[in-house]
Amino acid sequence: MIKVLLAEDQGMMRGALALLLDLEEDMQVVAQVAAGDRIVPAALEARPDIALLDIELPGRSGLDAAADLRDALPSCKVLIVTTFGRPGYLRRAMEAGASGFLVKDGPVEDLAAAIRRVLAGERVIDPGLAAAALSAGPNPLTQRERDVLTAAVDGATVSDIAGKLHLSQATVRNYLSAAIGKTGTRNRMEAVRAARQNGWL
Amino acid sequence: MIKVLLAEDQGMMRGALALLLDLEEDMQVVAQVAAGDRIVPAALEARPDIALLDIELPGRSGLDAAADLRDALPSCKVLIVTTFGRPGYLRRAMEAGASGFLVKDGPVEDLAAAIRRVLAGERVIDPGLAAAALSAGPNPLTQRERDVLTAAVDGATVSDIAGKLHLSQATVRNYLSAAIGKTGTRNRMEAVRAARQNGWL
DNA sequence: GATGCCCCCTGACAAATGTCATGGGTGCGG
DNA sequence: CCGCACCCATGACATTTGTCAGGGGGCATC
Repeated sequence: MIKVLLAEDQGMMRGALALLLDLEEDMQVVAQVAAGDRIVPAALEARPDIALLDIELPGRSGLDAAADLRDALPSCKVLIVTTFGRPGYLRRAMEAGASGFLVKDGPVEDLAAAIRRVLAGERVIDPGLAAAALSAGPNPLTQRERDVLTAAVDGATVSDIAGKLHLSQATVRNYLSAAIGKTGTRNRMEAVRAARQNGWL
Repeated sequence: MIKVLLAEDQGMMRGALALLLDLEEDMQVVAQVAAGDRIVPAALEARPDIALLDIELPGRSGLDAAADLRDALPSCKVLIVTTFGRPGYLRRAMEAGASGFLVKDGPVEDLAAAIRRVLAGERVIDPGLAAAALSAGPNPLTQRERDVLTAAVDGATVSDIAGKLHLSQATVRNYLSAAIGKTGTRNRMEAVRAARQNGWL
């Protein structure tokens, strides 16, 4: 019997997937969590064979949680299940030790199949996405550039960002300018979009 | 037997919900579509009793499709099922003649229950959301202000927007300024966020 | 120990953005 | 007919943003 942990913040999605997996003869959902920081505790409690993790979760990113889980419960495989097939996400997932990366676009049947393949020792990755991740190259942004961009996502002004990060305004503008340059965009807003698109934030 | 049409772009979600609803004794998913402009044709073909519509769909918004469906197949009830419980969405859904508005956050059990309540003639609406929709008031933005804001979402410059909408640059800036004023924000980016948050776009 | 990369800052300049006052044209309801 | 709201436009202004050319300090690597 395959014991599954399910981490997904959308209640309806979580419930539907749990129900669906429980229908499989050889699978059983032994834990369900809605927040990223509940993953490791729940896993230590329930000892699943595989963890299905969404990326964008409240509390802690599924990618960070995957790395935590790798340390806390190495026997547990990780399969990332996400809405967004962003190159940077895939890359980070692999670095965090995930065994598979599935986008929620595909048919549901893929899910159980992917679980079985992962448990059989395979790596499950969308081939098109893998190509995109390779062609996109690694994240070109430095830590500080990411900080500044993430602080700029919801329309904060330069002085807002400077205040939040305890930086000079001129410095903030320099980082923004660098990020704009590296993303090949024309302004802050496009840079934020491009960085998010690639999973660089 | 309740015949259900399911419109949802995310394959995994769509499949899982379909499977789940088919498990109900008295329900049957008679049509599944992934794009908004497929809703009416599929409904005319399959003659469902109720249509479950996501809002943010490729092709045509679920809200617009709800209005179309109202004309094309008045016997079919509409239940909006969406990720985003935005006040403006709820308001528009009601204006489009929807009988219910469900957010995907809640437990799956709510879904079948909501379907039955809608078919029994009830209106199904999250009470907290209804309150938010009322307190937020109606959309204060004019058509043109919406156009300009939507054209500005992904970082387009003033001249980009002016070109796309065939307007003078000064005019675009006036509309943007008006939108910023009405949303009580400080710049274009915040205005876009606020307008989206409220479902005004 | 030189090189390179990142961090943080300054100052100055050009361009884009946001605001305001002002105008004319349309269509709608009182 | 008048008021009102919306549409589109202009010009002028202050502010913000993006760019460029610097300089200093830390840390790792060759």
